[in-house]
Amino acid sequence: MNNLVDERTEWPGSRCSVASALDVVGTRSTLLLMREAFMGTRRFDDFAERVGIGEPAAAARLKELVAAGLLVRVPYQEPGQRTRYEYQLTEKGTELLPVITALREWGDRWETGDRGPSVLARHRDCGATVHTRLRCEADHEVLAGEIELVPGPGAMVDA
Amino acid sequence: MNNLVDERTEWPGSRCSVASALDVVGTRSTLLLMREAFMGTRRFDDFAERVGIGEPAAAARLKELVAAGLLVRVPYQEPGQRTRYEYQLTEKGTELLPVITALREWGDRWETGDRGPSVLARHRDCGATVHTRLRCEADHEVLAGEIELVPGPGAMVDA
DNA sequence: CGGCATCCTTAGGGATACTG
DNA sequence: CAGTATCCCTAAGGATGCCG
Repeated sequence: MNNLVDERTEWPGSRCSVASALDVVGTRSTLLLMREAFMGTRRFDDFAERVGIGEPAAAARLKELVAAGLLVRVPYQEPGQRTRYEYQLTEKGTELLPVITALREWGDRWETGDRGPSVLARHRDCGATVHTRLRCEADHEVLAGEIELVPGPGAMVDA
Repeated sequence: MNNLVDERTEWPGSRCSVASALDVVGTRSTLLLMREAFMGTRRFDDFAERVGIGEPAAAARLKELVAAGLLVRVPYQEPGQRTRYEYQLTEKGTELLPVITALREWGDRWETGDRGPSVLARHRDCGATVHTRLRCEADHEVLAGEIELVPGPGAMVDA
């Protein structure tokens, strides 16, 4: 009888980690802000401008991302300047990279094939481009078509 | 000058395949409908119920997904019944699985840790659970923290 | 520079009722 | 079963202006 569950994930069959993730990063601008964070953006105005949203929207989304623990608002002070704040990725935020990468690869393949890829992910150690791969625990490389999704232990598809 | 680009991706720095992908699957319900499709759901009422949205919303999102080519509406006829339609994944839709998988894994790790995973992805051939992995072209396994995102050839971050 | 306050528009989505 | 029609509410987001 878990009645502490977020109301938005309470529907039968929707108590799902995909839904939970989307409660946090389920909007376009939220994911674009995270993309920007991965690209090294740290300052408020840069976020707003590079994502292409207004300051009020940027402020609201950034606040949500901080509240959810994907970003931290870190004070810093340049000599002779007053204290300012920048937004830094947390571990929780950093681990969202596979989602961004998967979206980027899908967009490259199916939506923006004519123009080249707009963002590249590089392995810092060796400089090579990074891709998302599906791999099973038996260590097979897996194609999307070879997978079936099934309810897991936390599914609660009882309605 | 390419003036055929979707208006929503026209902003400086946002002509990005992540943004293009999010133009198609940028809402919560859209991605949940795709999750359902991967779980084998085919019929309209099942989509609406299992995603937890009303029929009007389901109809609107499904129509968009069909228009975008992620699903196809396929007629079928059971003997003695009138013609009905079901929604099937296309290749374009199927290739969205890494996005869903990455979201699921992130949600499992950071949002629903106490309950078990609600959906499992299984490799059909061997039954083993499937995970998203980042891998570079030099064939290294890559952690999220070892990556830097950089603008690519189609970036247009000129503003 | 880094926001917040205000006002407005639009898109997503719930509820209900109705049709083929 | 598979939707459509209607009405209404809320959240996302643009525009403008203010403020520390």
